[in-house]
Amino acid sequence: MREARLALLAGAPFLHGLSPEELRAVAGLATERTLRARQVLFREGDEADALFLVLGGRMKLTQSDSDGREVIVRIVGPGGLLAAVSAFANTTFPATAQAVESTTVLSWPREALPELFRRVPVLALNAMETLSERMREMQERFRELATERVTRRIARALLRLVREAGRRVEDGVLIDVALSRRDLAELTGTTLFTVSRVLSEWEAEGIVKSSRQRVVVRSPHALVAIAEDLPPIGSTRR
Amino acid sequence: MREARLALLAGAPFLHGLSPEELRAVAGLATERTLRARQVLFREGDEADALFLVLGGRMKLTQSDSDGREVIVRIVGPGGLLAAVSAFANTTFPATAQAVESTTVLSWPREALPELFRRVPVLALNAMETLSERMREMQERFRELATERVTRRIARALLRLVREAGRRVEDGVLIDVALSRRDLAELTGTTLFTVSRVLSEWEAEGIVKSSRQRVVVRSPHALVAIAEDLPPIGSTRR
DNA sequence: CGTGCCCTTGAAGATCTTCAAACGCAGTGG
DNA sequence: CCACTGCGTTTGAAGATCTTCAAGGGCACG
Repeated sequence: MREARLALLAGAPFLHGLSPEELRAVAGLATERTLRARQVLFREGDEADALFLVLGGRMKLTQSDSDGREVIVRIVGPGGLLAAVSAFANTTFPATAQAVESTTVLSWPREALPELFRRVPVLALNAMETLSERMREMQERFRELATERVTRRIARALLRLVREAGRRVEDGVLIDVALSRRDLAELTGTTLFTVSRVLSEWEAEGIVKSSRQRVVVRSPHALVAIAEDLPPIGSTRR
Repeated sequence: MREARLALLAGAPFLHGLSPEELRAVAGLATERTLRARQVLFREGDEADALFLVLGGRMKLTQSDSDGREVIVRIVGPGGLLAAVSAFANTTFPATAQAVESTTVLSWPREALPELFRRVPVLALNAMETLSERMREMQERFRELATERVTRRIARALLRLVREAGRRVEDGVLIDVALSRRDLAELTGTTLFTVSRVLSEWEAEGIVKSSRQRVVVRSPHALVAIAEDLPPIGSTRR
């Protein structure tokens, strides 16, 4: 069990390149915590006092504006870092972190980080790589939101989810996170109604099969065609 | 001249906290380059082989999708870092950097960075802080784009520009960068037509005064009211 | 077996884009 | 000096896309 755990940790990009001893030491400084589904780990605006690593389950990071409209900034699964920003800047959390399902996280208090980075410098590098990667993804989604139609954005979001949380099942790839239509809308910058309509349409075409908080992608290929605007056959031009 | 230059460098967040000797040494490893207006420094997808610091002038970072629609990811003025991502990750530039006006940049080749960070560790910290700050801004703009109407987004963009490139003039604050309606549209995720209409309307209300590639904000207060949706007087509710 | 949440679908309409046409200023070349 | 040309801008009109609101269905869970 303890060994399985170490293997899990070694798989996290943040802890990549650490020796088993280092791994044990770093893990030893962390606190483990399990959240129930829908439980909140931290809120946007709170003092960023810790760095988190997801061990199992999924967290969603959301921002909301003054009117209460929410946006999902990111969904983080096993091995993912949460609040990487707190590792380097002395600020507040830029988003709210909520468990989508039962989720276990490790946390390192902010004060412990400098010492940690001093003893295991590669950790700082790993965290920065994560941050860079994330920046890239955020920019990409920003561009999508600015230039693309809803349909394409939903296709892309599903493809990303397939990549990050896909599980092969009988009739396609199941997105193995319980996401409501509303969640998908908040991921893509639209409304739950539009998501519902688009999914219904795709269901009729045999591209996906969806039910309550569940989507199975039957034909990823078709989604790619929509995302990239490769007209499948007889599609109306832009 | 050389002294003025050092003072300029010391003002850049990236070089904050360095002693004059360190400053000289770090600057000594950099190459200076001046770009004409509209000249391209690097392109999205090129190998990220250097880190840049803007000394004078302004660069705009853009992404474009497969159809050629462009988005302005960021505008960087004096003291700002460019391609901070290349400092830590071994990848390609995530955006294209083009000079808005005549612009001077310092550049450090990627290979020189590890040595640089070893000798002056605070540089790495500074770069990360910049990256964190940027991440925060990007997330904020993402949320805006997802949840807010065009009018508000334009108001916010102008306010940001006032903060970053504002210069007091007789009748208000001039945004001291030559930005076309198209540029403003690409900053806010809309079309140049909509930007033009909104500016015309605001001009009629005395909030701004705009001409060719030029905007003077006469009443920042009114823009804040629009951005925050504090109904000024008799506004139609959302 | 009810109750609540999530989802679907329709209809109406707001917002924003698209396209077309024309203006005006700046710089160029005659 | 002036006309020419190009680019950035303005404005109108038409219409696509997406949101909003309302109503109802269905599945899961207590």
